[in-house]
Amino acid sequence: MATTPFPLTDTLATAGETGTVAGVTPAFSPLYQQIKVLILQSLQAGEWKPGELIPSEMDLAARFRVSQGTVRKAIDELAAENLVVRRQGKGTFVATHAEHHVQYRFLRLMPDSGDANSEGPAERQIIDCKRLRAPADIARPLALRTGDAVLQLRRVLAFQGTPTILEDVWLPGGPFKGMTAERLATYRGPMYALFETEFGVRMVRAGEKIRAVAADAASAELLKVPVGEPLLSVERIAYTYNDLPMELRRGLYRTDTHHYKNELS
Amino acid sequence: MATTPFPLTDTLATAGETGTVAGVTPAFSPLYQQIKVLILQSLQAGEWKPGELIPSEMDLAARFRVSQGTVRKAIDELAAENLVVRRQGKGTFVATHAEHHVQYRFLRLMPDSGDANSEGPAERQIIDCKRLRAPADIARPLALRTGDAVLQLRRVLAFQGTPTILEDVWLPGGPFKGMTAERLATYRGPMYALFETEFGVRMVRAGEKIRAVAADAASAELLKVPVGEPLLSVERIAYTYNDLPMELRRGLYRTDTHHYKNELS
DNA sequence: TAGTGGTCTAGACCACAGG
DNA sequence: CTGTGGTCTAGACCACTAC
Repeated sequence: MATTPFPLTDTLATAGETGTVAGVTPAFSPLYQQIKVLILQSLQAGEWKPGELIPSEMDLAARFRVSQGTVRKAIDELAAENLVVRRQGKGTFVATHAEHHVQYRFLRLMPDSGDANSEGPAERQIIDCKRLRAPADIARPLALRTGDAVLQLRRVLAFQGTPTILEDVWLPGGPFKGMTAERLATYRGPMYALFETEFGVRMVRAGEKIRAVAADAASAELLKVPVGEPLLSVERIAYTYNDLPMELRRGLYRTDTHHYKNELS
Repeated sequence: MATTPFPLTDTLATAGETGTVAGVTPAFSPLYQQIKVLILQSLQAGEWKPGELIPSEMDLAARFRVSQGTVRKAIDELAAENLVVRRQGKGTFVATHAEHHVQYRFLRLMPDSGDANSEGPAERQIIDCKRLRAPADIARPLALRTGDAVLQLRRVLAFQGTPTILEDVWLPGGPFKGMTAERLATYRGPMYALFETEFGVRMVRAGEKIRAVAADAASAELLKVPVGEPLLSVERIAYTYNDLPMELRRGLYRTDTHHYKNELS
């Protein structure tokens, strides 16, 4: 199929001429990148839901009228970004936070001995959950305007009886309309899985800023440490598709029995 | 060239039969993985030095008697691991820490405003540099025996006049024979670049464990903070080829004007 | 103009999963 | 047995760099 030399050139964004006539940016992108964007749009539009099987490489190649190898390269990049998961013999699936193999995909806190799975699931306790108008320092990172409605959640995670993480979570009121403390408390599984299934919001990547701070009175009581105890302060902004921020999270981690693990390359 | 159907099968590790006769592990690896290992061995053996050009994909394909596409896939993975750098129109180069584009490839500490380049180079001050016999807690992470010779270095990094990082570095005595405080003090550029050029040791990846701790008297004085001030404790183990640990580094970071930045996906 | 990496195609075969 | 992703090949052409 597709005997034309440049199958998509007139269907998709052609991008500047070869000679870069006068364009500021070349604005050229290879075919497989354009295919990647198309698949991304289908993911974003919910054509295939988290956990579901997407069409085979051959089907997608036919749909976009390119060769299977070109689709393959597009999917390779999506898989590298953890947006889809390939399973040989089965197909390619939309990634999800609901796989119980890795319960907290973005949590880098590890017990000092053993791995994340060796200590069992965290005990979760919701301290507070309320709706409020976003102050400036909350609105900004969420790309909202000051005063917009946001949902604030405070909770404690304990491992083997020891409270270890105290975190505040802020969510934009719009996409998370209908969220309640009840729903959060009764849900088994990662918070991000609930976001997917109940609100159609998929967290795709995140950035964290880490600092060392001293425990204040409130934090100290909840984490059962002395006031002034050094704690790891972890501010996370999580993004959906299109780099849209969808969650702000400020966590305090005890690092007496756990540590934040990071791999560099 | 290479009209045989399985060019490398009898030259390289054939790996178990298709049926997985009785092997515990399949021990099968695709051709491009075997090529990758061969290129890796050449890198490790120093056939091409850091910063140098490696043979073209066509040359390597001829050398290993495989197609260009297979070599390409091997190099793709090496590039993804930051072991080599591809430059279109020029060739593929061995990665190095000496490129002044990124002065500290493994340092994740960023100024709160602006990027890493906006504050200029760090001012370095060597506090101490001595040879000693490794205690158990130093020998272990470096895969040495207790009592083996190691080199210990203590230094302070300051940004715009503010001392921000205090770190102790331990290096195995063998590979770093001849290292002196003088050499370290006079060298311009990243420490890892010196390791490459003077000792032929290339740091390829690293792992970090991060904690929050309180400044003790000695640290407080060197970093000019009050005793008890919360500091980020960053323990890094850096590895050469073959996952061989070659450096242990324990750093204390001030996080009042800087933060540790991490990207999750 | 020559050589390099980058893209795209088409077709073959292998490994794996499931009916 | 079929269909999926995974590997490998061969050849074409494009984009960039340097001489």
